Amino acid sequence: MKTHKVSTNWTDRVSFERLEAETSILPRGFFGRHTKQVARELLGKVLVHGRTAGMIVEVEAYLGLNDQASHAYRGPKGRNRVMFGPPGHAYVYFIYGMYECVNAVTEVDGTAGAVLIRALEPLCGIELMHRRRPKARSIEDLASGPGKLTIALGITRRLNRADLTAGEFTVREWRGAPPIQIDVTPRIGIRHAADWPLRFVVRGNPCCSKGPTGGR
DNA sequence: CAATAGATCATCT
DNA sequence: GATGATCTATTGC
Repeated sequence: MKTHKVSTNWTDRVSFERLEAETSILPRGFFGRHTKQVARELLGKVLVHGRTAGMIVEVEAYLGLNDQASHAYRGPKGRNRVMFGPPGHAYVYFIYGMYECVNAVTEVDGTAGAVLIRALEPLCGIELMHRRRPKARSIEDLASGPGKLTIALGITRRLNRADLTAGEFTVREWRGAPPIQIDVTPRIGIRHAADWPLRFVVRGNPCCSKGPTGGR
């Protein structure tokens, strides 16, 4: 008997066990550098939460007091304080009454900076991601945007300020990973400093976000 | 394909 | 009271 429906293959690209065995957690020193440099180098790394994980394929750099698009622009107060704190922690904020976005805090303690993780290529825990985002029609759609990936990985404000260098919420790198081809563009969805080239994507990766009008 | 509206709330004016 | 580091469904070509 033939089925009428073509179904996507939601199986993992790699087992969680192999991912753990073949990657190392990024140390705090990785994050405690200039935000732009950290952003570029986060491409190709792996964001892990619990038993779900994906390769980072799209990021944006948000600077400190000189970047009008950054939450840190008006100085340390309220939710943005974590951006001025020690590097290697998560900054998770709630936006548009519905979504959460996750950043990695950069720069040395006392200086503001963060990298917004905008898209992942799912690697493991894919069935769980699909259960969390049942509307996704393909693996490429599961985590192809800042609001999508937090849902897929189960990241909420509960993880704001979490230490990304230990525990079950980490950023990892493949040992001996090959270099990545990077495209640079303006950041998406902002009004101020809208032409600054601070968005970085893995060239040609199908999991990157589509942007407001479907293009890039 | 492109454009637009609606959802829904923390934060700021 | 308005805006926002978004996503989805719907409408229109």
